Amino acid sequence: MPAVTDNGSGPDGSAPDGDAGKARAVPEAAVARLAVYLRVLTTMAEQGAVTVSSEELSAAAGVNSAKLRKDLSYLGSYGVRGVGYEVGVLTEEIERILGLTRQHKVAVAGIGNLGHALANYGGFPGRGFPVAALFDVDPDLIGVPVGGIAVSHLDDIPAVCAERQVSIGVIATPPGAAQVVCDRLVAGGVECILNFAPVVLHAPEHVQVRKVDLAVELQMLSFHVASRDAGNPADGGPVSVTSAGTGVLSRASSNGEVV
Amino acid sequence: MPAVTDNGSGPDGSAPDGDAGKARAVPEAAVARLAVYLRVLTTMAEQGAVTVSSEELSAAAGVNSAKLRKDLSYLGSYGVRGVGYEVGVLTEEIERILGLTRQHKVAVAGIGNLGHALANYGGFPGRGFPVAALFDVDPDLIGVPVGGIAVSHLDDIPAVCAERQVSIGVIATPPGAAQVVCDRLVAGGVECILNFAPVVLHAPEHVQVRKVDLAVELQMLSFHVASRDAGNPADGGPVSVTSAGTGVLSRASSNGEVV
DNA sequence: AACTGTGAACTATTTCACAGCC
DNA sequence: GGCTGTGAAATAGTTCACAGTT
Repeated sequence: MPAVTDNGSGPDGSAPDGDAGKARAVPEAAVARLAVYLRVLTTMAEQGAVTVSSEELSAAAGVNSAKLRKDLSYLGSYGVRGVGYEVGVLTEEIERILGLTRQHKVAVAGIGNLGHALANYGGFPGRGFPVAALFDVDPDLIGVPVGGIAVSHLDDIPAVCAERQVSIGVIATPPGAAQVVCDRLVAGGVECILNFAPVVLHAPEHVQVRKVDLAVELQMLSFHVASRDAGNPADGGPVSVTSAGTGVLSRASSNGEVV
Repeated sequence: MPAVTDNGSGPDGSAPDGDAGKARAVPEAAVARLAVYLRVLTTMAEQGAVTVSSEELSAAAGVNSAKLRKDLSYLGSYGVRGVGYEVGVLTEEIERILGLTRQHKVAVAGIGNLGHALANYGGFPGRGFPVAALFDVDPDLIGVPVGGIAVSHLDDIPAVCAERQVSIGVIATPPGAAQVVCDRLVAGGVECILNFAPVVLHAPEHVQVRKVDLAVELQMLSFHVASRDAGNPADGGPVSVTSAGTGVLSRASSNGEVV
């Protein structure tokens, strides 16, 4: 029962989800895009936009307008026919559906290059994801503040996470340590895990696991180059322009670099 | 015509791809998984495995066996009925289809926290992706070697990339600089781009663009937590356990941390 | 006249289930 | 008997195209 497995909705394709209330089930693919729309909307709001049409917003988000409208329709009807969407309203609705109205404390395990970068990032995407705990095994690091938070030992993950009410665990350890760290995060009560380690994690079903894998990304790019060079003139078939559906870090350091 | 847009195969759904030769068109989703199988196979080979069944391999990769077999069938028929797959053969075939038989030189633009981590990583996933150039705007960084390679100025991207035959550009700059950097990478002849900056990039169609977005990942996790807490008892509907389909960094630093 | 919301058609992806081979 | 390869069925996701609203 690995959580990483894409076991759809389980064996039963049932669950007619008689959702009486608001939003109907939002497809996974749409959720990823909603996060992108949110970012675009924020930018637009900063530039003083009050309303947007599906055409404008979709262009800025790099999707087609029908898809955008369909995605937004999962939230309910917040647009005005003949006019468009109110930037403020849409922003709020997306934040609501994405659960951004509450804080999600983040713990980062593995303070190597990447972990360090994440820790220094101090406070993920536009508030809402404060880094609350850091973990490593290196004795030289324990107790040292990184990005304002003292590093604790990996052994203390369960206790510290429970105490600080961490809800998201980020694994940036080497592959060998990832599963143990995962288990401890789960023991500490985290609700979801973002895994940067190149291993398939096994976690209980109630824990959401997502992974970010640089090797996979590069190899997918390699595949596209290869399939263009190879046989068929155009790589055009089922495979072409892609988007990982995942995004990136958001603020600049003193040097103006990401993370 | 933004390359990041998931504009399928373009307006024409045609291209019956009369692939005479080997592999039939490999679906995008399968490509991502092939990279994972490859990693698992490598691990198994190290442990002395000579053959694997679809059951074993799929379990280790966190997918179901039917999916694995279907994925492998895109490569051709390299299994033996009643027996399984030869680890060595399968490894080679996957490497071939992913285009890992040739080197892909990588350039990293934006030597901030993340860029630094990537540069130090020195040589991405199991050879095949050597870092050949680094770029930044910071005068204090220009000329300084990071992970063995001197940092060049962003202005020199086209020249340096062309000269060093870079085929993959990694963007780790702040969002504001990303599009310019992208344009320069394209001018320098890179064939694909991995974008860590939280912006929608516009690139010519022949350039593959993939993005990795931490904000999106976190917000997707947030969504799942929210939808569990909220209305419906189980989050079960169409949305449940997920995998970004992307993976991670691969080697450990002296401290044993990823990247 | 401009623009949203959405059923219906289409395409992609996953899963089933079983024929065929060792 | 165990296991692969794959059509066919089921499910998920995208795009069309147009009715409905302001």
